[in-house]
Amino acid sequence: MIPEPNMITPEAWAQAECGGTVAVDFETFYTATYSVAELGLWAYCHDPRFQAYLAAVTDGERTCVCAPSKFPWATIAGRTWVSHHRDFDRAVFERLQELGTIPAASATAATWVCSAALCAYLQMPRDLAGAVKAVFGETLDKGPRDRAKGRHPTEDCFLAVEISRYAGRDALASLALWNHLERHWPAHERRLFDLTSEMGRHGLAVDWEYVRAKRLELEDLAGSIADALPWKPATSVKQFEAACERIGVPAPPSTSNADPGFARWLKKHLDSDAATWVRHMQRVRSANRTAKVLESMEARRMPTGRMAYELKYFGASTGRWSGGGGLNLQNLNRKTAEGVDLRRAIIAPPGHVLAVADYSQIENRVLLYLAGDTEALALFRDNPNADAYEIHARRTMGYAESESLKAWCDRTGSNLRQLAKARVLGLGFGCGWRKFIDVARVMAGLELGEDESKGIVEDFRRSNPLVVDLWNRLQDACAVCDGRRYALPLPCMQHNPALKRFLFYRDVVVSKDDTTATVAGERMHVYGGLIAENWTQATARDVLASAWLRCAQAGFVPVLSVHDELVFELPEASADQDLAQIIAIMETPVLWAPHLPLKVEGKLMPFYAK
DNA sequence: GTGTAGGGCGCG
DNA sequence: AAAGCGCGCCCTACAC
Repeated sequence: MIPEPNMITPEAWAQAECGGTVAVDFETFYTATYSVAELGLWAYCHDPRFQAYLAAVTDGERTCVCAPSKFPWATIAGRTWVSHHRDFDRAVFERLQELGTIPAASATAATWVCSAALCAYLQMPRDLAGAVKAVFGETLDKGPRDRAKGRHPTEDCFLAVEISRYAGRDALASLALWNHLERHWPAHERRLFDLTSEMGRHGLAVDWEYVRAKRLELEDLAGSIADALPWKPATSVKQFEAACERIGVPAPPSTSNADPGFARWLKKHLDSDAATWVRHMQRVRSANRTAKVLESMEARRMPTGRMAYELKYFGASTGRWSGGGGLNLQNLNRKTAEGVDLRRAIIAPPGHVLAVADYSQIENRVLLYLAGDTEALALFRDNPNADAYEIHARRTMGYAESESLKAWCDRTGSNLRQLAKARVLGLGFGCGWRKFIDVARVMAGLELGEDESKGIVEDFRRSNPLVVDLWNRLQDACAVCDGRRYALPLPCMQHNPALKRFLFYRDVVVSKDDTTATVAGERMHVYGGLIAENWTQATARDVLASAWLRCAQAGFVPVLSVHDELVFELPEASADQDLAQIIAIMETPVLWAPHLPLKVEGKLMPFYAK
């Protein structure tokens, strides 16, 4: 399917007539310490070490691979360009124009599209070789690129020839993928991809003094705590276990603060040196992590004072965006850690405030919607300010007081609301009693015994038959696809069947008491609760995506998006009205789920916070 | 030195 | 009957 490249010189390319879409692929110098992962796209391309040594361009018939300065860019101006990881190639191209390597006026694409984002949307492997394998069944050798790492092929003829063929072949593969699959990528998803890129390129305003001061503080702190430990490196579990052995204390099953086994161990050995050591280790790890995030932010500082970042379109198989480019802005600590509030580093630019608008309990609402629990949804709709846990308690736990659940619990000392919270957050997707003991502890601070947990799980399933039906329906629908692919359409397809928006479970294998399938290239166990969770997450993603598009349409372009929230920079003068408008847009029911009640909470703040 | 697996720490 | 899920990055340990 992918032909061997018909390689021609830049001179021959300039002579030939060609039309249609062209693929563009740059090869650049990188090492372990100088890479996109280390610096992000912007800083990588603006580093003194930046060097783009090859450009590969193909229209499918002819392929030209040469130094970027040698290619006749004007011949492809105004056409559609495609790259596999467009944002990388576009960043390189624009930097080369800035540097004068490519004449600035000579060329721009009419549109520049991305075959990697397209593959991700169709839930195929994002990497070029993986996608080619999945779509065409062909194997691309990744060897030449690996051998090129850390070397300048311009100074190595043999390598240069090898890399040229490789670059030409990659460009052809990108073009082939694009041409083959392009019609399955809807226009509004392309727009979301573009909005994502623009958002990251625009970046965020950052309080750089705070970032620097806190990074130094944390580095000092981590260093001094580490010095108090009698081994190096301070966070070595192996060393810790050896030290435990020396003082005759059994090592914990885990040294993770979040691990239930660790909590049990700590209780037993509270007064030992080992307990002190392990808490030191945890503090060092936490401080190091936070310091690294701050360092990563500093590396992405642009001369404008803003920080560029990347968010990966369709990074999760459900369609959610994920972090990427070496700095993940979707997992910044919510709370202060070791005296540092990471979110506080992201600020509103002068004359502006940050607006953070997030959907309230979106996944819970979507689950009830998918399960067809119209009664519960009506309660959400008719009581827009109600507490989701209270609605659950009234619906399924027999709570019938006229006063709010929270007030009632505060007055009577009941833990009913905590229990409702644990049930809502933990039991909607098939969690069993064993796991629920941990889930209830982490999510609601409840300490449950075995029988108690069993009782709650049973009671939840008995009193939420529609949710359990949903699991079973999905499990059955998947099992029917034994030996082939299970394609679960998302609700937006009901409104527009032309959209190819499915969750795919490939190569389903049903055995006596087990179902497995391939998701995102990996074999995994599949069960009703899992499919329900995936379906819910994907649908909630589509709700946010719809809101994002409609906000942008109205002139409100977010500067950040985190799963169920959009963040905007609003001019101080109009912030109140703007936020009200944003909330109204986000709460407007989506076309394909008019009876899904949506609730948004919005806040105006001088800096980012939850 | 480079690549990778697993544990750990963060988020929705 | 049983099964929370979805991510990314850093660090250590270890194979090559």
